[in-house]
Amino acid sequence: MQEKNILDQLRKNGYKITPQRQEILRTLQTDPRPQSAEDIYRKISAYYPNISLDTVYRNMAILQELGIVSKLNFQDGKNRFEINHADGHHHHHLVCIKCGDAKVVDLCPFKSLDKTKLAKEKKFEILGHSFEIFGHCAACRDKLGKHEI
Amino acid sequence: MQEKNILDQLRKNGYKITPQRQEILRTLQTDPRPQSAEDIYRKISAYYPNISLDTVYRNMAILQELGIVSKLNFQDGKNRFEINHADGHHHHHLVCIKCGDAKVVDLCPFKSLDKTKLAKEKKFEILGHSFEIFGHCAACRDKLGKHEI
DNA sequence: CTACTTGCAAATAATTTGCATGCGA
DNA sequence: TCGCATGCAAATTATTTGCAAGTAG
Repeated sequence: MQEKNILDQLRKNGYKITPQRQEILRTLQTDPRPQSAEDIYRKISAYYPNISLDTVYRNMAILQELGIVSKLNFQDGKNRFEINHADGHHHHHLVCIKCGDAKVVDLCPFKSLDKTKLAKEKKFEILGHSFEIFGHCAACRDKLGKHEI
Repeated sequence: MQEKNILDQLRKNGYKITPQRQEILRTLQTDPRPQSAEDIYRKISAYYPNISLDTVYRNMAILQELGIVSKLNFQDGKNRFEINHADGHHHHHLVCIKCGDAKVVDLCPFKSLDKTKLAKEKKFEILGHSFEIFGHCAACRDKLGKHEI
């Protein structure tokens, strides 16, 4: 998903290219890690004051609708967003349930599934999927061993 | 995960067998579909007045901690719970993003992954995973075709 | 008895929405 | 100009927590 394509896609769908929207996209492109609405809002606020958290939320909804970003759920009460690749290639994450850190796993177990067969069998139009692996990262595992229960 | 084992497991961990707790377990066992805390609360309230939503939440946390239930996220803002099988066998879901209905898919793409290798490579202790397939169920697909945008 | 539990009410936290104004195309 | 966008503030929703009273073991 390149800069240019995204803007065109927005225009094509009747959305305008506002500075806020551009900053949000830039933030998503600059940092490939999954970011919460709050994260995005805070980063942009640091240098660009004319943005509100509401705007971030509203834009994430639009971007997700257009398939420009993916919404991820790390089970900690807040959603995170990540920009999609233009070629459809995507990865998943190893999410630490202690510190929230997410490591990329460059594979997708969904790929090996026979989607067509499944869709037909279950009479279901498959549009997307979520897959996260939960556990402890090395740092938190060490900490747990030393201090906790 | 059978009735008896669950109660023993609770006792073993210092938890008491309260009527509320038993009703929650009964509700989870009676209806195998993923249910929200509110769903569980409402069902029990219908015939057993001495239960509060707080109690349901508190118990779901405990049951999840003990591995008796799984917490599922259907991207609609509320978590759902499902009782686990004793043999560790589990399934995933085709979740309709229109009506929220969840169809069981009796397979797990996570099984084919080399967890040991992945854990070693990423220095990560794998504890669990989430996997949901999103899309439209037959009913909603029809409705969409007829009435929507 | 006594520690775990519960119900109630109040507090959080994330996300959403109404509305008047602002601005991109 | 005109309709999409934004900021602000208020509202909503799911979930959590403090506390005093209740109860299982």
